[in-house]
Amino acid sequence: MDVTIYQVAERAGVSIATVSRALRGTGPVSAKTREKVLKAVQELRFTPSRLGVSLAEGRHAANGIVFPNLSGPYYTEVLLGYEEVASELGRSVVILSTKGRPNVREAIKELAGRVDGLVVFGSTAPDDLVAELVATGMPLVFISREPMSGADTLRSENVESARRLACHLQGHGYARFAFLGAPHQPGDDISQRWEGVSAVLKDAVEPVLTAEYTVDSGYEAALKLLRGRTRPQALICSDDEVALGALLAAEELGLAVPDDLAVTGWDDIMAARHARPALTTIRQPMRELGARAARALDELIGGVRATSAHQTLATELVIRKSCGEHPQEDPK
Amino acid sequence: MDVTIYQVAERAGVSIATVSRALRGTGPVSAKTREKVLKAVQELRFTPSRLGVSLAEGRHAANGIVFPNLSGPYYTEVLLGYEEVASELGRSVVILSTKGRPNVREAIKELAGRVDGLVVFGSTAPDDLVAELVATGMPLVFISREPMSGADTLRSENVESARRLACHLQGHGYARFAFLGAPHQPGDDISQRWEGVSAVLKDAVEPVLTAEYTVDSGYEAALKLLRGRTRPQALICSDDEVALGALLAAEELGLAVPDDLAVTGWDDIMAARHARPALTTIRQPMRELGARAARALDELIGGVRATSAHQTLATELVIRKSCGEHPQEDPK
DNA sequence: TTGTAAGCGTTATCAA
DNA sequence: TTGATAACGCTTACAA
Repeated sequence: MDVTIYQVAERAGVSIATVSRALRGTGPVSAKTREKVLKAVQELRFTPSRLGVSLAEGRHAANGIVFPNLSGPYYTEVLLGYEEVASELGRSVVILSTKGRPNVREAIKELAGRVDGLVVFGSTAPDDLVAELVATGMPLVFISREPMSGADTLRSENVESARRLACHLQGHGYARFAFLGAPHQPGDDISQRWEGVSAVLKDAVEPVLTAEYTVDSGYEAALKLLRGRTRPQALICSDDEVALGALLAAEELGLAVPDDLAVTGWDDIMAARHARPALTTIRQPMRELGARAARALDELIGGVRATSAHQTLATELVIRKSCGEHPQEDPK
Repeated sequence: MDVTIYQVAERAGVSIATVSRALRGTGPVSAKTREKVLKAVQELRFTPSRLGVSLAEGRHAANGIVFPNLSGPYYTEVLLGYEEVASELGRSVVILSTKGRPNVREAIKELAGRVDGLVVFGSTAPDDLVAELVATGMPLVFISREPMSGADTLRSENVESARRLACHLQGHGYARFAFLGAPHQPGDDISQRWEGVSAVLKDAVEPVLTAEYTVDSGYEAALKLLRGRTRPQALICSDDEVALGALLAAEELGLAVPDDLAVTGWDDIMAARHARPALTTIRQPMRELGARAARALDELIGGVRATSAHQTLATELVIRKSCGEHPQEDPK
């Protein structure tokens, strides 16, 4: 159906080898011959079949990325950075969302079969699958997973950021805290955030679980918590979406933020800036995470590096209104 | 490097044809033979090469999607719906973002070479490229582009929604309007929104251009506009991000929304709900758009349909606080 | 400078 | 029920 290299060769009156050479610039071709080939290519609107090229070259020229889901700004921002750099490097991006999928293992393996390397968010692949992938020699970059051998890992700093945030809140004079959106899985970002927060706040902070890390879950859990007997003075939320849910709950209960209750988030998604009060949060470089993942993967695929690398990116405490008054900011 | 069907065949003591049959269940295989084959497959950890399979089957089992950029919730929500359905249908998703890319044509063609069909956001592909793609017979679904033959199109309703919104604002008693984020391209969503709004509001509404449809652009343009001599009473923004920018500008100028100025958005992204005042907006079914695109594409690829289909999805006017007081809602 | 032919890893037809 | 073998569309030694 599609035009093949044979048809081009025939039309140009040369062999397919010559067509290939003329098109890729590999090997010598006389100006005259090149002319003929190019002409035939134009007339026939020939585009080499990706499948044929890949099979012969032994590479896909494509990267995969596996994330739990695409809803919420965090993963999409990372994806944005990833796609941008991957395409600069001449590689297509194949995506896979595991959320709500019955056969994650199969899906990840299937994906692995169509790409030269994979970026995987820590929470999406079970340990044994990870081991299996590593064993195949597939280039792998994990985001927000504990460093391991045989694959790169990459994440934003959490523990120290959490400490800074906790100290800042202590500076406001709060004494009773809750950490909304407590960790479910050891080793992930949330766990590290809790680790840092609880190291500073000790028994003054209580972990509170949410069903998921979403606005709705945050709302539900906050509602329940804030109706309770001993309301905390500050709510440290495990991410911005949970915090937005908490803000909604506070409003519904008639609690003024930050006067009656301080609230903080994590990530600095777009809505954090536009919420009222604007959310104090810890900004993590989401796009940069994606961009670096793409570059790391490229190195792995290219075989530039022998050993695996483990990067941690710096974050920034973004102080806005939701954590309390900052007199120095309002000189009036 | 990887295990091939030949090695499996050898180990099982059968031919590659038999291995293929045993694995795919096509053609008869004795129980005994199947046993042997499966055993060899297990031991060797054989997975059929995607490239080999695709080449032989003549299909990629993958879909592409082309969007202008991945920042901002609109495209990612559509992508979410698309990926979900595509993967249900057994197709991988290859993404391509055209933003900031020098060679869009090449990139789209390259993408077309790795997939069985393409979803394209209207604004990303120039007309002649579209014609070229259609000519190749590639299954194509356009989102928010004028209906055409040779491809499906799909979009959310705009004109009538815009009318409803304009009427609602008139009901508030406003008389001077601005449409912030005026259209740049004929035929796109923004153009249709402007069409509906201006049909109702006539000379009472003035179109105001923004550089892009982003928070920053909206902020810049709104700042300039609101500082002007004759400030409008209501700002109808072409999408939520522009509206969020306008909200920021109003705040900076000390204008109370909605008392001094009404503001509305479009799309109903997450931040619209959390902004204060919460944004009155028109919700469009972004995920559904993606989901339908995936299904339409699947029909096209499967050859189920002869003619091309053109769908328009219904929207919903979401009235919140930013457009003015609604006494009936606050019975107190 | 050009052509022949051997892969690359499958599927599927046709005999046996 | 099984096995040869011809596609599928390209790249790239190796010869000429």
